[in-house]
Amino acid sequence: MEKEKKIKPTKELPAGFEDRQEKELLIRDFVISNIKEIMINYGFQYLETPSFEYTESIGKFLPDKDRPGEGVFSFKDENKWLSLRYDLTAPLARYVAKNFNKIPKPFKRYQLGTVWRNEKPGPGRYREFLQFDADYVGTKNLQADAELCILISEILEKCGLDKDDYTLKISSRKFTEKLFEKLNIKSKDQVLTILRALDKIERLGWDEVQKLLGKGRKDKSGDYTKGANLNIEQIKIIENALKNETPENDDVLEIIKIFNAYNFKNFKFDPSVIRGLEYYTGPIFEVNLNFEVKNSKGKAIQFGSIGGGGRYDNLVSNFGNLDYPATGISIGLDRLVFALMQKKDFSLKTVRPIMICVFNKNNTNQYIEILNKLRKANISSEIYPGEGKLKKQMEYANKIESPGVIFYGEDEIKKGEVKLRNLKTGDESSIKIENLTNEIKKLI
RNA sequence: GCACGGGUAGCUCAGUUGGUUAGAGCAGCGGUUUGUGGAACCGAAGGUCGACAGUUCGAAUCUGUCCCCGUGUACCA
Repeated sequence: MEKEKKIKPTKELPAGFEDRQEKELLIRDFVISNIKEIMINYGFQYLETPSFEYTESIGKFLPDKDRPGEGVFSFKDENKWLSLRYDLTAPLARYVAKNFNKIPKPFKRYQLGTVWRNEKPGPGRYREFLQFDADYVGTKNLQADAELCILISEILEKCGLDKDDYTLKISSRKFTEKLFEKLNIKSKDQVLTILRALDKIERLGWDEVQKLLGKGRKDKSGDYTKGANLNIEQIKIIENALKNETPENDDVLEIIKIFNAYNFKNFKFDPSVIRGLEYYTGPIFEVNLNFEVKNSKGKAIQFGSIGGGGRYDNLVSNFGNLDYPATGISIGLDRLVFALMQKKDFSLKTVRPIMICVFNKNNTNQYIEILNKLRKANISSEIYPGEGKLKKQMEYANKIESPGVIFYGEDEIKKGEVKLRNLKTGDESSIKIENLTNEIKKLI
């Protein structure tokens, strides 16, 4: 043994994984309880599936490699690859295929769960995050699609967003299909490149996207992206098609008709909505926030969409011969919470305990007596959990934002009363023990 | 993946053209009246300067490789 070094374990977290503190968690709880209420209201069933699936079940099996594709966290278990789920839709398809004879048809379910993506994290983008997902499986009725849009709006507004804080955009895969016909483009590669370029309009603007449709584009850092090599006439055709504010597609028109029946108005037809590449087959939806979101250093960041979805009519059929249509929508809850935290008029009250100071350990029994009284009255409370002088105890109480501390030292015990100090005002008063809980309730 | 910028104390950062004992603020610890917090004072402590290799009499500082973080970009079911 030559150089036996003391190895300190790192305190850093893997990239894209975050500790989450109380404020964020409370807002998250608030969001989740709103979601549950609305989902019940809309008649959805609640479902949970495991974090791990067989890699092949969630569509990540690459037959020519012995390792699953990047993008998922995987490990090999007894010769079979397992992966952490990367969304809740793939597990739903698996669930439906597995339980096909049990479930009602159509099947409406919602799910809340953590998903993992093994990719480069960015501002507001993590590798572990909470997703909400609602789907209709087994119906081609576009009322399902329409209801999903209405429902997602209702969720956002119930969580405190105003109508103009977000934009719900709808389009359809049929729009781009038609466009490619018009352009006479058949190469699959070129189609994909064009779709990817169009997907960036929101972020980069038309001028930059135009470069991506043509030769290519150099970004701020000097990195170069190859374009789709369209000619000027073709780009012009796309530009004109995108300007078309009135949808021509049957499915979008139908959905808008249904929106009208629901008296739902807060949506926009936007043909530049692309989302995913091969997965969707019909109408697609996306929700973007309209207010600025900042990172931890106060810098405004590109926030992207907080949710979206669409119709995917052949996902379930991958598991067998079932031809089974579906449509779904999902929200990235952590991102929504992150944004909500920055809405200036948004705050949730956190409950902090009343603290009983420790003067003398011999009086612990008396302290506990008071503590029990408070806790029985449902008042969050604690005996100072550390060791040390009063000053230190006060500093602690201040740090945890306790609304008040109780002094119950020798003098007070003798008199049968306690001293209650309001930590916001600094006021202090002597109170008979019988009146204590009432006095404290006034203070919190 | 590609491009650019960073890794110095628990945290935020300073560190001149390479020069010997690497600095500050905050936090923490100990005091300043052993019963009173929300930026009071004093003191001590705290670092293989991201890792490894190289150049040099001498490296936090220069070179190379790697790792990690940030931002943009690409990919993204």
